[in-house]
Amino acid sequence: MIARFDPLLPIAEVLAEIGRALEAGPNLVLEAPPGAGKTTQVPLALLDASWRGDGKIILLEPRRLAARGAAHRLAAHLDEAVGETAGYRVRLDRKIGPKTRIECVTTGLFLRQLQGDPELKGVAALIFDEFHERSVEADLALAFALEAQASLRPDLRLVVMSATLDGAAIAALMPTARRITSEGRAFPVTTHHLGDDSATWIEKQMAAAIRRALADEAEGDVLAFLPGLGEIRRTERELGGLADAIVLPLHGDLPLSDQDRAIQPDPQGRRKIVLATSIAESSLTIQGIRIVIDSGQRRVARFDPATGMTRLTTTKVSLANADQRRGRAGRLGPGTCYRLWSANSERALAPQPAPEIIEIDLAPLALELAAWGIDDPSNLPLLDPPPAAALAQARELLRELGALDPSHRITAHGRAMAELGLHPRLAHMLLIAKSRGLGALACDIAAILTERDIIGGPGRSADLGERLELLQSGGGDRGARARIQQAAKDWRRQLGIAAERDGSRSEAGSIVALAYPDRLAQQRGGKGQYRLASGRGAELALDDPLSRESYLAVATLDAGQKSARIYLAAPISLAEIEVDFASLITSAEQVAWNAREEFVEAKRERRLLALVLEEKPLQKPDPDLLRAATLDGIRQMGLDVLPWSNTARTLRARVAFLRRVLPEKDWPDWSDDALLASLPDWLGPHLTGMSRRAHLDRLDLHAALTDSLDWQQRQALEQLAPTHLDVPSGSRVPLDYETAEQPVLAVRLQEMFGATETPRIAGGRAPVLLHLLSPARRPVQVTQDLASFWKGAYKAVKSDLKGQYPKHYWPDDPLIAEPTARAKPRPR
DNA sequence: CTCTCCCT
Repeated sequence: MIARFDPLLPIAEVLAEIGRALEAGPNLVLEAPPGAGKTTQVPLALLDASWRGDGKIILLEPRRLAARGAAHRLAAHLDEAVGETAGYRVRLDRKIGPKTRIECVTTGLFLRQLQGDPELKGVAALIFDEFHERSVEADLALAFALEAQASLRPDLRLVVMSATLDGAAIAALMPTARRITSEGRAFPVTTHHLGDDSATWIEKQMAAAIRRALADEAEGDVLAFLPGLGEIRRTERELGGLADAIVLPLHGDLPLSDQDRAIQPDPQGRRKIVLATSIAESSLTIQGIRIVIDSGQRRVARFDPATGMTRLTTTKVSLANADQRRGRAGRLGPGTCYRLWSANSERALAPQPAPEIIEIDLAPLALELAAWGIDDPSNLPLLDPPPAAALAQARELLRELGALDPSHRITAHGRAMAELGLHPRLAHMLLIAKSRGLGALACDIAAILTERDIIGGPGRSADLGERLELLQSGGGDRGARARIQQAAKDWRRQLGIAAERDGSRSEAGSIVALAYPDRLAQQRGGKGQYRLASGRGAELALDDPLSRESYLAVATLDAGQKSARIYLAAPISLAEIEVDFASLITSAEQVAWNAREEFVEAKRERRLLALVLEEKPLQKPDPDLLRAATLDGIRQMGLDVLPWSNTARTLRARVAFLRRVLPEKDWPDWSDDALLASLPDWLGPHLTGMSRRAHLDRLDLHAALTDSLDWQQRQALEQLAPTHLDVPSGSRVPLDYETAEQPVLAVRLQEMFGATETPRIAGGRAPVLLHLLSPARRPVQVTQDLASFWKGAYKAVKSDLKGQYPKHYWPDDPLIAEPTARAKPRPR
């Protein structure tokens, strides 16, 4: 027989102090490492407290296994059967009797109880075990309990127990709480750091470490922690056959019989190497372990508000995780732990894992808040507030499901959802399906989606229909099937559905889509490639039979970098989509530039969010939309696509010149950027009837730009920046505004005889740059000061020209000479 | 190179 209180347990030293603290005040924080004995000894100590009266003590556990286990250990200490003084309640299973005063309850189930009875009638104390795990449920349950205590139940005792905890942070939530610390009890574990090696695959490192451990340690089984299934399989392959040892994988997807094989000692007495995910960190205890090898990695689910999907990522463990893993080697006696990292890089590890509330889908939390009547979670005593973006996303979803009204208040539908106790999307699915006479089918589907997969192993199809058939035929994994059937039965009972099946596999798609309308998927491009209604891409595994289907209702997927991977889905027909989602389907004229074929495509589209269900070409599109689309095309292709004539180019240069020299006048900005920005204003009116790239060749850009100037500007332009200048010879010589900063007048020297000064434009503001040419139009001189040229350089130039063009007229005094466009002036 | 774990 076990003693009710075990004086050898470390917690024994502080039990009296715990008793006194709870006499003095209602709240207590107890920090005690594993092995202290807190899970059994603390509830038993409270049983004897005078303040308890006949009230119950509720011990909150994160897992069903832990709740049942605690009840069994408590009953053993009381020398009773489970269900007498100590009992448990988990979903689908309870052992509680009229005498029960200590109830071991999963936190999730307790939240349902609390929402229904915030006063907690008949409850004297709540004990939060393993609070350091920081599940959303425990965070919320404590927050709600503190509120209930403050407003309704000042006498309610709250005890927060944790292996490692930031005592100061929790003290802020529970300002009056006493803090008590206890020692733990464990055998010493020798730690070897094997160093950082990012160049070698983790599987190779792990295999090498396992071989080394088997060689170094003469006895004891090995527990190796890896992030996931893939790493476990590859490490297994890497190890090959080991003499006298067996390798056993252990992960959550394994049938229970295989899990048991990994947990029990080998019947043939061989050494055992268990390759495990973090399932072996706290949920399962494996017998015979003396050696732990830790990869230092773990896989976590992160919710991405941008996609509304969850993504699995591999991250480094926290120090608390690593220590918890190491502790698994010190259960039987002194142990050994190998860490696949260095003592140095260990200092960079986070002390604790991120609390769940930071990283996961907050739709369930948002519904709990609404059911509790809370709009703003910042008023709640939470250690970490829910991230605003994820919470907003969650509330938007709940609004779409009809669980919240626009001011975030819970609706009757929302209340019914919350009471069902499953993810809000699935709760909504059950309620709506029931109203359509398909409630039983929906219960089966919800159970398939929430429980372990009935089909195991690689190469399984994503088809939900196969699972539905296995449920009925009695195939697939027995343990998984039993749980699925149990869960479905429980929901049918809650919903008052008598039938076991009321719909067929072919109706599964339209049921699933009730929960995940944003995951309706339409096939596109290659086989197995889909577009989701949310706009993201998704794909099936190669050769999945489902990839024949044009439309899928997707239930579970993993958001990858580019494309999400579909894990469970059911086919749905276009006709079903049309009927079920009529309110989400929009029909709109779509007039848009088709960049590939360079024309305006006008069509009528029927869409469901990002999916185009049907499209028809439009015979007479709205001319305004047509013009806007053409403008959009020009914007995409750039200004160079337009037919720039010389006159149009010159016009832009003339205006740019005036903008430069007369900044006080409002000459328009006709730079590329500005013209692109004002495209609708100056080009829009000229685009009538133009809907493809080839049509643009008909444009007169000179006219379009000129039209955008007012009458006065047009007059001023001709005066201030003329296209041509009259020179003394009588010729009209073109001005070049484009090649240089200043306008260039290229003219034969002889035509300028008689001109004393450089010609000026822009109202005299700017002299032109003279390019004086030979009779054969070879450049002779560049000047901006004609007067100085005549006086100075002309003399030398003249003699040169005379040599080359002896028959031409080269007067000594150019100022009084007669200008000419010919070799010599006409004789008078 | 095919999904971490848990719960109502």
